[in-house]
Amino acid sequence: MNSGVTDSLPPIQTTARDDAVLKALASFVRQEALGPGEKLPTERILAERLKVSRNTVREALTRWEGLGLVERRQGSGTYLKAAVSPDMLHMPLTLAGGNDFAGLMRTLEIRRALEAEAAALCAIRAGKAEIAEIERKLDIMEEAFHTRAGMSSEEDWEFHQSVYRASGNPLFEQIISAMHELFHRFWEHPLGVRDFGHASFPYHRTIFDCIAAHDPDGARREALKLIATVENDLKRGAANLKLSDRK
Amino acid sequence: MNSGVTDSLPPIQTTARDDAVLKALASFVRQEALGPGEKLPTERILAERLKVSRNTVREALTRWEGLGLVERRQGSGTYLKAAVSPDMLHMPLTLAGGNDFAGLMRTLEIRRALEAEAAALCAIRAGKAEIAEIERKLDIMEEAFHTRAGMSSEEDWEFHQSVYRASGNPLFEQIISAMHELFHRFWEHPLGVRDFGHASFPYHRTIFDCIAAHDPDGARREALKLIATVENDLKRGAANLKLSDRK
DNA sequence: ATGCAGAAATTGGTTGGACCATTGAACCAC
DNA sequence: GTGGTTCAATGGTCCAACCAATTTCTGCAT
Repeated sequence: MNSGVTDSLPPIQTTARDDAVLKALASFVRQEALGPGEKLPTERILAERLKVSRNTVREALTRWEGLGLVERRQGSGTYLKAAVSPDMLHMPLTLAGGNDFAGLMRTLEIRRALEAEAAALCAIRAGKAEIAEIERKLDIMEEAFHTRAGMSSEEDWEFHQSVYRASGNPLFEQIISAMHELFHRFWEHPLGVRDFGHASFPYHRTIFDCIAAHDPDGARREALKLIATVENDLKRGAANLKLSDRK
Repeated sequence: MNSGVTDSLPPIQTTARDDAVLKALASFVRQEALGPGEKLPTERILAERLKVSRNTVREALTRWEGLGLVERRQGSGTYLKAAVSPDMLHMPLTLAGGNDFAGLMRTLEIRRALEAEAAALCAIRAGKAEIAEIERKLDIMEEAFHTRAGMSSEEDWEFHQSVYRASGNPLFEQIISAMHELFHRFWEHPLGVRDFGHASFPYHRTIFDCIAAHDPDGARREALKLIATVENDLKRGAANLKLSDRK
């Protein structure tokens, strides 16, 4: 097992050790064609091969862990959580005080911006295959809506993701997914509003119609309407919450 | 100097040490009301006060450094680079293969989305003071444009930043600033196009006019036009680059 | 053979101590 | 004062253990 490691992990040379470690590791991952879920060499092996201390390896891996690129499991090993490449750029964002309602509204404004643009780009670029996929997700969502008599956040999310993917720009899905994970407790059962997102239901099909008709401006407009309904629901929920606090 | 440190840095307790260290440090920063640029206790002090090894403290600080929250200067100390609070949320984004031209265009699509929304929100929310500030930046930019006979990226950037700030949502400035830093080598001298961004000049004032008139849809429309001209310039630059590669 | 409990090896997490490289301030010679 | 020197403080690296969780192996009972 170590034989494969030996060839592509030459010792490093200069200062800025941990950065050099990460560079070496990135090119190693590339040469070995490792993908998400796969295990990378142990800290001790890396330290030995790169001729640096295990502490230095740990600091480097800590950085990658903080960036969500790897996951460490004590007793098991360190595993890739995302695709890494030597030329990737990092853009860590910090939402100060994002836990409260105001923070949620702020992220929703970002989502509105991205959602509208993604829908517009999707209307321009989506091919027949992508449009078919979006319609499939839309059908599933609509059936779930009629069967269970309400919005299903799971199917709803799948529909939106298919739009992001068809936009031709992976950054849309990446950013919105990150926000979605951060606030999924809110998206799921937001503020105790019953039938949350009910009002947004019809706009899913109007967005799809604009995409299928390759009408970017229309898609942008309908997407903005959709997010506006979600914002209204949230505000309503916040008002209810305040009300229930009073009693 | 250590007397102030003693009171608000009690020892921590359980496993997940480095997380606990960061939590303790965050509440410490809050209690001491430390802001960006200020120096926080040395690693040795922290290790002693928190009753953990200095290595553990280092791993914790490494995480914050990777998130851009602190900056470490050897021989000097560790300094806050941004406001930190105990309840902040992190959203690290990784742009795979973002170094090339395609990556730049992808980030520009994100910027178009955010720019349009920020302008629209600004038109809704900006008060007299904010509008005056934006106009001031616009005047400076226009004067620089006529004096030096071309776009000045510095003043241009200041104008846009004032719009982001007046949007009432700090996330806009945060995200776009992060992208701006990543690609500032491109924004500055992009692909050797002379008079880059020249075509975008008039839209700065049309955007401002819409903001001043509290016309969100107009502001959104003009912002989209502005980014479109930038995209065209970039495409033209890419074509020139390919051409010059040929010879 | 099979299955399962316990031992052993593996691996990340933590500790303590040591030394190096850089920084910045105090100090001294001029 | 000016300019260089010295020296303490601080982050960066290294080493050698040990701890804790996990995985793998071993061997016994069935």
